[in-house]
Amino acid sequence: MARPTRLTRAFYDRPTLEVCRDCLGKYLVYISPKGRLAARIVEVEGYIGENDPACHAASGPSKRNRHLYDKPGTAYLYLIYGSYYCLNFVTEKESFPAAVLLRAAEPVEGVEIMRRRTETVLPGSKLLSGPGRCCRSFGLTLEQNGYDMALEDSILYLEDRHDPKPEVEVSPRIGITKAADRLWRFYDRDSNAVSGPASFRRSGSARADR
DNA sequence: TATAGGATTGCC
DNA sequence: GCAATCCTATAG
Repeated sequence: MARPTRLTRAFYDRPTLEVCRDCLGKYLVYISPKGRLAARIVEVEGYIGENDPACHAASGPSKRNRHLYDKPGTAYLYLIYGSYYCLNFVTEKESFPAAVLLRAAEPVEGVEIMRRRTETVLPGSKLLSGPGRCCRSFGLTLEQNGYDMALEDSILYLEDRHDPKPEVEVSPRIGITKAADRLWRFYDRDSNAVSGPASFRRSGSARADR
């Protein structure tokens, strides 16, 4: 079996929707102060450029979104609703503001560390179900904002463990009001760690397809 | 300086 | 179903 390989800058330096699809089934690894954490990514969304009304760069550069304009492979984090952080992987060429939002993953290594960071009682499989939970369980904050994930010795990076490609489903992005028609959310059909109510998922939905 | 609102979560 | 919570962007 081939050993895991770190994803290099070339992985992020591509059209964002391609990166989105390819992120599914890859692993987020963080050599944290409390120990090594790893998780299999099962849900992401794309936010692409100043013409995407839902992208933080829709009104041009600002203090908050500045790292969206950094080189591909940069981590972009921000605070949402005064309570939670969200992690993005910056994509495409430098100065073009686009990123992949991490929405859900399956805990693989360091599950007890993740659990200790979480106040509410959650099933282990749901510790990373939601963008806020991903950052909380991993202990990621604005401290990691602007971090370069594509260096040889990065302590926060994506890894390919050469798993089989997951079955990918597509849907509108969650929680936004603008550009809600774009199908820029991607998730692993077979994972029970995908965020949101079951009605967001095609399979397992009690409602008939519209 | 004032204010509206958000790529969420968890409790009611 | 909705409040919590606080930073950011925008308006005055």
